[in-house]
Amino acid sequence: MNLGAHNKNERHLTEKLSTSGFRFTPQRQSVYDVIMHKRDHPTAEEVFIRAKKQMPEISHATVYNCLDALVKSGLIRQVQLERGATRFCPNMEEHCHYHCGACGKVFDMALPKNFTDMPQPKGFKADHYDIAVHGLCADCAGKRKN
Amino acid sequence: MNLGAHNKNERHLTEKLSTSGFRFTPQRQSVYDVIMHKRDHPTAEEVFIRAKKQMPEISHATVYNCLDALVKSGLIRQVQLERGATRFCPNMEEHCHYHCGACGKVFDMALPKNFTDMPQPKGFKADHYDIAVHGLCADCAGKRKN
DNA sequence: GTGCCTCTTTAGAACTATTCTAAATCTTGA
DNA sequence: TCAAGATTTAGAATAGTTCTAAAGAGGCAC
Ligand SMILES: [Mn+2]
Ligand SMILES: [Mn+2]
Ligand SMILES: [Zn+2]
Ligand SMILES: [Zn+2]
Repeated sequence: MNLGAHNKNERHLTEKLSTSGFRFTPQRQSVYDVIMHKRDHPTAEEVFIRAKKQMPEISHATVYNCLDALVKSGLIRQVQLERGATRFCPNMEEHCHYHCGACGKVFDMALPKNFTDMPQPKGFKADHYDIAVHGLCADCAGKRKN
Repeated sequence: MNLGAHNKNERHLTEKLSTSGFRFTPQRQSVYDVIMHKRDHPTAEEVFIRAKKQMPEISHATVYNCLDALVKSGLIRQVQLERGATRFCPNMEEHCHYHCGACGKVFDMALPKNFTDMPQPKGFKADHYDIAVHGLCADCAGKRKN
């Protein structure tokens, strides 16, 4: 394991948290780590399960609080792809989500430049974009045909 | 009130329902009507409240069932803009949603042609796009500054 | 270092949105 | 006319999230 990279991540976490008025805590570190480690799109419940492995005493409410702090600090993104549990995304680049309705998998795809230049309601002050494509992933599309 | 238009809507409803394997029912009509009438983005609960005015005996579960049937028949769209209740949209044109995080208002904007030509994961079979822009509407952006 | 204020965590209760269940009712079509 | 299946209903159950109150920890003034 690369200790340099580890320290760099921790500095980044501490900085981003504190500029948003949050303190560094081991729980926030832990939640951040599990999301950054397996770069998928887990629900709060999945984050809770993973975080418990490193920190068995962590509570449900804390996971929600930490996720909220991380989102507000611009360290992770919140995505609402469908009815039900919110998911969290470690990728802070501009990207869109391809969501397979059969297996639930989520794929990140970078967006073309100027993609978000679109007509706006007069005076609207845009903060962020959520672009999702729903359908079937290659595997599931194959299975359906047979 | 224009009876011609009313009958046309009802024919459209019946046709779309039946091609998806659903029957026409007064409850489905009622739910469809309240969504088409005030062309906003209500939650299931709001639809329930409005539908009760015309049909006081309608139940909660039926509103959910009807909304589901209408979505599956391609008569309305389901949109998940944030954590919490799902909203429903009467506009079946390709459009995106501008969502004000302060007052909750939702604005439809038509999408430019070819907007949805974007890089795809290999083999992905896209069904539909959900494009949302989160921020502040003109009114709320004004209030914040003052 | 001590005290004080605020932030954070915790367990569990509460709440909100949605789905499920089982019985009654309605529709369709043999 | 009757059986089979679809639909509606009230209320129970479930899932996901937020709230609450008490305990713990960190930072700062003195
Ligand atoms: Mn992502
Ligand atoms: Mn809309
Ligand atoms: Zn799939
Ligand atoms: Zn607003």
